[in-house]
Amino acid sequence: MGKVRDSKRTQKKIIDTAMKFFARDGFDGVSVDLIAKEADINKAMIYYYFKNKAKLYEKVVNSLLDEIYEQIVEGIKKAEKPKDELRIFIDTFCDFAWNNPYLSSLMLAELGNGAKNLPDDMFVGLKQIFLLLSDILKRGKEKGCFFDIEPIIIHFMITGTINLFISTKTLRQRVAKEFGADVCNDCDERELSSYIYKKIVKMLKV
Amino acid sequence: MGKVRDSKRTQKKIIDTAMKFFARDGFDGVSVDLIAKEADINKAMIYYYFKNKAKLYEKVVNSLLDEIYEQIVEGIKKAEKPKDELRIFIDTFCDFAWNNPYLSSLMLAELGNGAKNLPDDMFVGLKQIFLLLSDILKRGKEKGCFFDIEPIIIHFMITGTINLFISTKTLRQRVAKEFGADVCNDCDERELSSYIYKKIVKMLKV
DNA sequence: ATTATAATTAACTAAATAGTTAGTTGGAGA
DNA sequence: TCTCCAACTAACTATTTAGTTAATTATAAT
Repeated sequence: MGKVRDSKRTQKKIIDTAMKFFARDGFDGVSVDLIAKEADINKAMIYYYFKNKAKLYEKVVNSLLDEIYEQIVEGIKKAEKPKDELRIFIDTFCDFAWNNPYLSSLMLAELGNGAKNLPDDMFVGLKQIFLLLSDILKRGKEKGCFFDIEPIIIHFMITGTINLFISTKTLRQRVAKEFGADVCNDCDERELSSYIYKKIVKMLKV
Repeated sequence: MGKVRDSKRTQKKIIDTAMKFFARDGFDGVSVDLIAKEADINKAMIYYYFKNKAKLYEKVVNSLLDEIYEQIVEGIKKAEKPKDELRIFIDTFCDFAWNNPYLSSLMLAELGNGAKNLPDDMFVGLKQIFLLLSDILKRGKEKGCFFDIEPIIIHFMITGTINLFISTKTLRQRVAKEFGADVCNDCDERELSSYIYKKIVKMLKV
């Protein structure tokens, strides 16, 4: 029976369930009752651990943003040239988003509405990832391997493309099925990130 | 006084108001009561003209997608080479999104959640725009001016970047203010579309 | 002027919602 | 074994929600 008390496990169950439903239905599209029911915990536990729905959402998004940020930082350490850093940035972002598909939905949702009700440290999370890429591009420019750079646009080109590709998976399957259009349904994450890297590098050449 | 009866005007008021709030708060984030109040009409009129909330949302998104599709098709007629068509596609999309900022939010929201509850003709609207670009790229490939093309990825690169740039306007202002980062806040729509066009063409060269 | 009907309204319902509260239980340490 | 507190529960509240209904107007055509 699940009568064992384990606050860490309870909190994890809440966060994992919330992540799943917030990604699919958005902040307003999910009820706290549903999260509690699906996580198989008492609703009051959500208020006990997270104070309110907004704070739970914040926690969910932050834990994703922190994790991906850490992974990219860790990966970049091994790189020598700016091009390698860029490659790792794209690969890591793609890999993480691929294996945590909720991230893409949540990022698009947040950016899409202009992050209207974004709490401060979520803002920081998004900004950190941007500054990471921004620095890579700047170093590349100084070393003469990247040219004519608008960091924020390049950032949207990379992360936006990956997020859209991942979050439209079922949509793309439907387009392929009903219209026979080629929408890269057999692409795996490696092919996606390779293609984007190749194209971005070409785009940044002299 | 506004006691004059005018069904067209009433419907327009409803659609315009709904567009504004759906874009800002998402489908689930807006109540029908609020739309009615802000549009200054009786709530029952919404059900009278649009049947239910979902159908109103559908109408709102469709009217935007149809309009931009028509504008692009119209523009492309004047083009001769695939490169001109691409230029017009990007310019028109950018121009329309710039002047109808609700489009970007709504597209990101729809694509972000995998268009889970997308009605059929909204699906058609999104698909049509993609096929338009897809055809341009295909023609360019046949004529030997575009190479190594994955249409759906290029599509996300163009439209995703534009949508994100536009819908993050206030967010970017905040980043600039608080961190002095360069996030293209003084870019106008012309500069944005020129930069994207220039970069995409370079990316598609041999 | 009468009629028919399209446009509009106020008041309503039933269900769902975020958040609260007062009380209960399991288990670690004394 | 007792105590105490963190972990947990059931039942509740007040509000908001999508959608309905029956009655009322304005207006265009006869």
